[in-house]
Amino acid sequence: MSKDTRLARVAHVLVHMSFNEGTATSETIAAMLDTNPVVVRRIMGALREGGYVSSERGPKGGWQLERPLHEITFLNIYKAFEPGSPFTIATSDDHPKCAVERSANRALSRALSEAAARFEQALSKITLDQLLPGKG
Amino acid sequence: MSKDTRLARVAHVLVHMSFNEGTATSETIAAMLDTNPVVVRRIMGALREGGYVSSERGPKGGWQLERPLHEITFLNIYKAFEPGSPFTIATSDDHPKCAVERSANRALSRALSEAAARFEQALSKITLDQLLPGKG
DNA sequence: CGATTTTGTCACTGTGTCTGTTGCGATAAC
DNA sequence: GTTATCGCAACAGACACAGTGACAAAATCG
Repeated sequence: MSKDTRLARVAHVLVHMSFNEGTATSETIAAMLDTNPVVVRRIMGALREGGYVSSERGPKGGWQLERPLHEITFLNIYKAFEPGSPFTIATSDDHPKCAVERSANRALSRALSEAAARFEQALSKITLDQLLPGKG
Repeated sequence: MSKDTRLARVAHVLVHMSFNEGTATSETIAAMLDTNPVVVRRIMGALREGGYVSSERGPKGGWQLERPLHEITFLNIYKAFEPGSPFTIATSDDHPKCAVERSANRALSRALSEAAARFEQALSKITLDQLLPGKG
């Protein structure tokens, strides 16, 4: 299944942006990630909605960090992407009236919810400043 | 992302099979799941490897439960499918030598592992007999 | 104003996995 | 030998992120 690597990539980028103090263009960031400026704009655009970065158009434009690293968690980034379930596993709704299927779905949903809660809890404890060299 | 509904579907099927005591053909099971016999064979084939069901060819053939419901957990079924990571989220390995990327990957991997462990722990507590009507 | 830089956005293709389907071979009962 | 059934290969479909090209919008600078 194709994997979503946006969280790891954007975390990487934001830390590097904090080094350079100033604006970074999509082109520059794309070079850092071995990818395309459009991909960068898509990813960074989601973060802008959350107020973590801002963008300016035109010459001298680009992307800028709006918050210090210690105020941004992996959970913040994760939520900014408005993800659906982070799981490849899902319930099946072929027979909504079948008591057995409903039980099975209920049990599976509970397991998925518990795991998702654990995931978000773990993400909430990771701040970007923890990724600075010499801290991890 | 396309979702994997095999766990929920096969749990559903196994419980129904326990009602009927005897063999069920792929055709019959497919009708129960609103799907195709080939899909059923693919899913059930994985379970056969784990010894949870057996199959017979020819007339009077079909699928049969090999273990009582209380001896089969969701975790057993899940593992039978030899899944990779159950997450749509993954680390990014564009710059293996970058200390920041490595930190980010390490942090993310830890969060994913914790969540996966929680998921499997939850699945291990669900036995198929808990899905019987009047028990869930 | 006009040229240049840069983001914003659309449209399309590529990729990987589960699902759905068809076709055919293998096996067992009768 | 006919029939029922699994086994398996091959292919198309759906879906979500990644990658790419094209062009519009906006801001700077001369």
